[in-house]
Amino acid sequence: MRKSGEERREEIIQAVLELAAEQGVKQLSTQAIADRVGIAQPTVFRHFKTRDAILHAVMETVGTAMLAVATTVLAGRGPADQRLRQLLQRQLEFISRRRGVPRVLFSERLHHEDPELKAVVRRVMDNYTGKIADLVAAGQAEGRFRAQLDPRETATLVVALIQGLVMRWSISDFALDLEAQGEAVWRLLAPAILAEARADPA
Amino acid sequence: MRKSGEERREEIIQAVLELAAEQGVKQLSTQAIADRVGIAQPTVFRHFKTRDAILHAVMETVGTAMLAVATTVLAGRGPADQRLRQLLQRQLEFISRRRGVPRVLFSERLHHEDPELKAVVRRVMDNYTGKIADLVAAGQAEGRFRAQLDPRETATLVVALIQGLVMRWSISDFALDLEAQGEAVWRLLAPAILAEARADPA
DNA sequence: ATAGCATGTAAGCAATTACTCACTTACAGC
DNA sequence: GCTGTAAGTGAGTAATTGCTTACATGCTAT
Repeated sequence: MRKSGEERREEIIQAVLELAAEQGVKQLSTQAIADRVGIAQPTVFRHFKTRDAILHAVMETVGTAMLAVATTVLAGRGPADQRLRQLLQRQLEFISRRRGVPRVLFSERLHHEDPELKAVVRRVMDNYTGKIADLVAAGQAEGRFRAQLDPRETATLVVALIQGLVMRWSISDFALDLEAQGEAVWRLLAPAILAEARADPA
Repeated sequence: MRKSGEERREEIIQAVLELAAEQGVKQLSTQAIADRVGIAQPTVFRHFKTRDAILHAVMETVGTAMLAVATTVLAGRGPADQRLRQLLQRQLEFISRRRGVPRVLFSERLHHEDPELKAVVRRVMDNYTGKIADLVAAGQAEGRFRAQLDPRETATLVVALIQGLVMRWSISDFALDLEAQGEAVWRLLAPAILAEARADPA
């Protein structure tokens, strides 16, 4: 069964995410990837020059997909608080359907071997944080968010909060209901962010 | 140079944390550990039956130390909001002085190989979350914290927030000023948690 | 002093790792 | 059909992994 290079590359990336979700990063050998795809191990190197190049491509793919989700939500025209809430929810749903993502993302094994790889992750994170900061600023301009908030600082903490939840979810072997955490997050964040209406911000 | 088993065990644990801080988890081979300690590689196995046992001991040591910090602060007699704020700060300071901790803690490589190891981490996290939940409940009893808060839920999110920050700190190669984040966290949390006084909760 | 035991080591094990090489086979364009 | 290119492979490499074995040595209690 012969396939185009483009197709195989995509298959390999998907295989990595599947393997990461199922067995963690430890079993991410080129042999395991090849077995999953259904090709011989050397064939993997036809499509990626090195093992790190595979992980690089995986990170790029995931990062692009995550940013796409954010961009879609942020492009909406509703009030900032609604969009922020929606963004949180959508992001949690997105990740909860892709268990391989945190496994790859939080794996120090991957980060540390290749500084370039880590740079990819940082770039995505910074980009993402920037989008939320813009949203916070927009909310302030609308008069819906507290004026005292520093948009950048607030965005950083919101992203950290989500990351922490995803980590806990991963460490709990996905036992935590990640999607359900969106409600809880909003319960905590609403009085911290919204300009008024401390009581029942549902 | 001959040392007691107890001494060597402690040296090995410290070596693991140092190596993790410097080079990430990838280089945590028994050979690297032995080199750092200054003994032959097989000697490592005199003191720990398996490699996983080493990591197990490291986790236990770190977890115990972290919980000790929390216990000390929580045993204080000040108002709950002061104690919470102090706990956040002390915890961030504690971790920022031990760079190996997040490297080991967030390393999926370590978690996934040994379910027992992961259980240790979970136990520490749950224990820690419980302590914060108690503190939140105490704050409510004092009338300083918002009565609507669910202590357990709030504690989970606070812990997640810290974890997320520590992750970002680790991914940024410790470029982030972790200790300084305490202020920012409190700026966000204060209006979310405190019962009144939205303006300037410094 | 010496017996017993814990600490130490050199040498080597099997397994796994990423990766290479020489070679074959499928397919698209002529 | 023929040909060039890209996909695919079996066999093998050097390096590293955690761990074992057989043996040496220092410390302590008698």
